[in-house]
Amino acid sequence: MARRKDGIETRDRILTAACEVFAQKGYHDATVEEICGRAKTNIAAVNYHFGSKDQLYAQVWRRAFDEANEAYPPEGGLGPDAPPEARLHGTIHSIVGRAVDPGRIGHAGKLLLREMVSPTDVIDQVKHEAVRAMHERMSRLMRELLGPEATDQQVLLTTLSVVHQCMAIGIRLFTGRMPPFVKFDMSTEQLVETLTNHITCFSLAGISATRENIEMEQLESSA
Amino acid sequence: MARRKDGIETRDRILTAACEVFAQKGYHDATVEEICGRAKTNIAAVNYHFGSKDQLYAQVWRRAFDEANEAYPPEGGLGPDAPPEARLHGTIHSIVGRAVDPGRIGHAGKLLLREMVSPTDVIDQVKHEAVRAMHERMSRLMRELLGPEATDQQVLLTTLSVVHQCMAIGIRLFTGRMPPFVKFDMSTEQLVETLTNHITCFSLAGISATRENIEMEQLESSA
Amino acid sequence: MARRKDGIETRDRILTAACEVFAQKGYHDATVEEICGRAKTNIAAVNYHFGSKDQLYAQVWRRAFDEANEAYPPEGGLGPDAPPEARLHGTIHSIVGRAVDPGRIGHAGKLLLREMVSPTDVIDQVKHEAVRAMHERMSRLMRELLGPEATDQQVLLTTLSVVHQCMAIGIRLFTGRMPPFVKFDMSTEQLVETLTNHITCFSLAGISATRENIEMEQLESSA
Amino acid sequence: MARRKDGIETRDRILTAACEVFAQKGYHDATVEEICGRAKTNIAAVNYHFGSKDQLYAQVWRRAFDEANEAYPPEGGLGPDAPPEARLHGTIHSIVGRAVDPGRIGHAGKLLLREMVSPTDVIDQVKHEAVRAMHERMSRLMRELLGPEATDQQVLLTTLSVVHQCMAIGIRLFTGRMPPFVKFDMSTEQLVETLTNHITCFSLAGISATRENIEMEQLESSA
DNA sequence: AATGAATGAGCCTTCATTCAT
DNA sequence: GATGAATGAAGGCTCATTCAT
Repeated sequence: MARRKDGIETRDRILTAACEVFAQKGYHDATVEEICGRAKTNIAAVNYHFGSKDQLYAQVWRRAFDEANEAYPPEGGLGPDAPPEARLHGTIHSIVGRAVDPGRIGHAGKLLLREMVSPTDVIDQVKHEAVRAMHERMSRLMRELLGPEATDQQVLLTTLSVVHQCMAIGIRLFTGRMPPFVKFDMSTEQLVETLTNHITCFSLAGISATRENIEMEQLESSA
Repeated sequence: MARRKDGIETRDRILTAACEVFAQKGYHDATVEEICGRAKTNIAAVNYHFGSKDQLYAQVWRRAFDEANEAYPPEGGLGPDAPPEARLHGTIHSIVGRAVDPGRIGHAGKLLLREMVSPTDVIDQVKHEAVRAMHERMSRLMRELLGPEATDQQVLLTTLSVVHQCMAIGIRLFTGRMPPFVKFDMSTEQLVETLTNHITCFSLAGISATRENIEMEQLESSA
Repeated sequence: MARRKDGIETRDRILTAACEVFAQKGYHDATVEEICGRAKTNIAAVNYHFGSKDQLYAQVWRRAFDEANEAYPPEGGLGPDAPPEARLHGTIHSIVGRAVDPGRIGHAGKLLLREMVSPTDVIDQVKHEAVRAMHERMSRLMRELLGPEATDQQVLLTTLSVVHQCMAIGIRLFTGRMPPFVKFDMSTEQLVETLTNHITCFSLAGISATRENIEMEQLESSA
Repeated sequence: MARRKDGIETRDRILTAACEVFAQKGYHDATVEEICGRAKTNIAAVNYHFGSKDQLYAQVWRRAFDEANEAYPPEGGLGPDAPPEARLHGTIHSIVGRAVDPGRIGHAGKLLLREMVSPTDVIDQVKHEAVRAMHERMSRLMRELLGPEATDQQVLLTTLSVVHQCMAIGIRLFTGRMPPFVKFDMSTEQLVETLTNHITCFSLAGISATRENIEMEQLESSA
């Protein structure tokens, strides 16, 4: 059944399968054969619809982030006028959600973390855009929370503290590759909630402490 | 020079080269050819000395962690009687150092993060031991810092917050694959110091906040 | 523009495009995709209209030679009563023209040379006819020029001398793949003229010399 | 038998097989599989010994021309002081020999003609050297024969007349792909001799006629 | 009548491993 | 003990062809 449909369908099945496989195994370990196997189509279909494995990967990225942006909008969908603490909560919720979500949405976080650990050079353009947007938004937020005296370096370190907590924790909890002595028993939604609350609480305190440090340095140097 | 010395030498050169390559490219992207190329020996040497790529990888893990334990002992080499805050600082210093160190030492952290993101199933045994030891030590420390009322889950989340901050930040800063708009200009030692101080300050505050939360929950539930 | 006119149009566009591509790249290097691309139609059209790449190639041959025969009639259109020297000039002009002509006409010579160098087995029938006709006409002409005593072998050799001079020179000058140090700067018409005159002059002398040889052999053997 | 020999042997068998196959089918139609089949070795051997199909092809060229130069030295091995007529005969003998020789030697001519008709861009360097050397030697010789008044263009045309006669005739007679009504019954040596004599006689006369033309033009323009 | 979609066979290449010395 | 040579399995890609509409 479902042969020679309208062409969009097969293309879509491939894209879906590719999202899963790339997220699960990374660019190199993912094989066109497995992707097409899951999409129930021929190996040549990848080249027919996307031109190459590389270009398929780029499309996967685009789609993963588009979907993630819809399901978990940056800063939780709050406007720029919302209080920064709320926007931090929203941001953390967004990043955690993208990493933990068991469906298609969850691929975005995994793809991103993979590229951070072992970049492929295959998608520089796409990746650069996605990362830069996120980075800029977070930096702005951090600067609000840290106060006007924070240096670029301090802003960066704090940003990294928050982002990497979210991504790494989220993914490890979800991939089920935590060491066997670590288990969570709850629904995905609850998990997202729990992680978001923990990281928000933890990070807000961390940010405050950093801010105090900054202000003390300020006093010292002006004394 | 020094032709085929004593057989241990070759084996050792391979191990050294393999550490670099595996840390840099990950298990699958690393090729036996490149490893032997850097070790200035024949491709067959890997199988001769180690039996297979898998077994070489396992040896690499063992050696990387042995060396890392020596150079950056867990908890900074402090005894169990040292105050927990100091031991936290020591632990963070240790993890960051293992990730950032540019020489052989740095491989341990990178290998570990890689396995977290994309596990290989090749070294379950070795990995399990290394991770379990670290995990247990940190959990104990966290429980001290969080107080006796902390649940296992809370201990785990806090542990993860600290560990992943260290590893992910460290590695990303070191691999030089940060987005181009992010740059640090300092020596490795300074970098380790800066990161350690930031993460320690950030985390101590985060832990305190978590502890307060726990105590408040305690009050509520006993009310 | 002009959507799917009448079906013959598409078939015709394919044929035209195929002539170009086959002449330019040879049977194997020519791809159905490029042909259909130039013909602004679908890949499936080739098989639909011609059955297969092979059969398309055969049609291309037929058409190329029909057109070439019209534009450059054998022996320059002279009747059998014209003096043989004039008919030789006509023949050379015809072969050179077929090879050098930049438009559709030029394909015939290129296709022919290609088949001589790397036969395809795809079009034995078609090719055989085209070649045999040309060969017979030239052999007759050569025999006239060489005299009645010429052996078959001598006739053949002289024929080959003339034919291959025309084809190979013409094509190499036109394909632009001459070594970079060789350049001609003139219009196609002038080029055809120049080549024809050179080859005619060169060949007439060659033929005369061969004839003299033959007559001397004759004398010797009858002595 | 003959497994795991000394490595040179297999490499050599591949090279030999590749010469045949490339000469017979051309670069694109030749498959690594067939080459290795004839060389009685594994497909991977090509990459092991030569790196790629391209590089193998380049080696084939080099070897074919080296061997050809030895077996049929340019200008027949005559020094620059020999009379130009003798050197022309030597040159023709050399080119014909390279084309007709049934053994390994014959590949050089076929490879060359193939590249003239459908260049590959794979071996620009190698090819350029081989062709340029031959071209320069012949041009010099032609200029001697045509006299000092000959223009570059006239020299070129005459060169092409001679070269292409040799190559195209030789190859077509040898490949056995002449139309079925054309047959020569003689040994290779005799064939080379027959062709050489015919082409030399034919060309010397052609050259003389061209020279006379040149001198007449000279007179006219100076009148 | 015509075409977008899909496919399978075949090609070149890579790579961990094994063989023979 | 060590290595150069060799291999088979697998991967990505191309391309003529076929299917279903």
